[in-house]
Amino acid sequence: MPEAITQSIQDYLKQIYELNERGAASTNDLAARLNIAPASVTGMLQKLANSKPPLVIYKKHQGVTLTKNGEKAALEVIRHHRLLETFLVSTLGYSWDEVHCEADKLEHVISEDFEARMAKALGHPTRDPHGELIPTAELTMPADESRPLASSRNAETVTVKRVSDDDPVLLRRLREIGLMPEAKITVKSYSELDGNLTIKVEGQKSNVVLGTAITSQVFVEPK
Amino acid sequence: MPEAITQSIQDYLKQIYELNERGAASTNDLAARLNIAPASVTGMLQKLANSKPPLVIYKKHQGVTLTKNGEKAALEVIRHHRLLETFLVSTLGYSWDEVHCEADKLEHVISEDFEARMAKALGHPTRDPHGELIPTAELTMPADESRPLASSRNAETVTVKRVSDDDPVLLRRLREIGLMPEAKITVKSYSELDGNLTIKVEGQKSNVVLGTAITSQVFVEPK
DNA sequence: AAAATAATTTAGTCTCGCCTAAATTAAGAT
DNA sequence: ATCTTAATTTAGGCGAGACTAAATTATTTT
Repeated sequence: MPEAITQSIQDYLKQIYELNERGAASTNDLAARLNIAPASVTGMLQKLANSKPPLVIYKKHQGVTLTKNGEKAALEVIRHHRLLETFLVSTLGYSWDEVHCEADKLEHVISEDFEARMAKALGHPTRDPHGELIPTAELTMPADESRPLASSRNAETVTVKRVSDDDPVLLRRLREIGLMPEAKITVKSYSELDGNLTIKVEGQKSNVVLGTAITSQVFVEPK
Repeated sequence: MPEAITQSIQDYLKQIYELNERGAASTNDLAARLNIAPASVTGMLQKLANSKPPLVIYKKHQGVTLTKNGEKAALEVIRHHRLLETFLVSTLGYSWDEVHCEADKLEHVISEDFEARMAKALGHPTRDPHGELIPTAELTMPADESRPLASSRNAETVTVKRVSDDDPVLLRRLREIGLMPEAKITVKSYSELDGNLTIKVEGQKSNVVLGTAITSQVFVEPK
């Protein structure tokens, strides 16, 4: 019988999944994300690599990757998290930037039944309030076609699909500007010098100028 | 600074609160309720009695009682639990008898904000789906005027206020009969011999005969 | 009142998941 | 190539919260 996937382990797997989107995850990065001493992370990774079945692939000094099993477990948690965020916003009037912490705690304790009921009640959504893709019930991650707003140039018109959700301050600013998922925007100009973009958000009065600190955190698709 | 009230501690306090309604709680009863070895319970009780501030009053071989602080902490958890049950039934279509386990896990992790939002969304209910009183936001427990249906006699007409919620089988049976909170019933007859009551539930076709196993778990108020 | 039984407590261990300090390995600069 | 620094791992420990087995204290029976 497989070993128990505790709350801590779920946290590790979730973070590894996210770091893996940009290559193998290093001990240090993981430690920083989890707010845990690097030495402790090493210990846990060794344990996860030796569990039956193994949840990660781990080679000394070379970072970690998830196994199929590890990935399934990670996607399960991520699905919980994103459905919860969607659910809290739609049924309890939470705002965009308030749901994150709550979902971080709840994601570990809800049952499969709870997950299924939420999905049904919400009409089986594919993205959460920040636009992050929600893994399917079968635990596969849909492909994301969107790219950073920062890569857009003059006269392009695009639709916001997703905004990075790890900085509450950024989220609040984005809401002020009206840069939320499904917002339509047109790029007015681009500055070679600082990478600033001047954009017009549909439905807003005036243009706004945004630095790359913001435009690299907003993801868009053509149209 | 007060010591942290962990999830386990919350479970202990909640159970002690419930046992205390019928006197001091014994080590053994607690152990049975928590599914923990009696020896482990002793250890935890000693710890809780010596924490600053103390959460329980504990004298060897004489059972435990909650201190004011312990009671507040218990009522907090109970409020969470009962609001959650109400919330799950009303927003996710859970039935009466399915919510218990889910609420048992969630009660420990939701924030005060979450609690407040639920209370507001539900219109500040005073009883949960089983009819249990919900502690107030100020953490006081309202008085319960109801008494066991078993104590009713011929020709009395009463309203169901509450049903015991710890046996799923009982709950399902009660739902079949229509014996849910706010149901109106009239006592048709009482048997000295076995304590059986014959009752008529308003809106139901025929009379039912119930033994004390059931009638002692259903609580009613006059009218 | 003594013996038998039941309830409770003590003592000693275990696993988890974290920590710090020290040792090691890898990588980058000169 | 060597030296320095940064990243990582090893070793040893700690607190929480559980367990078992054995000892003790209460209670009940005879």
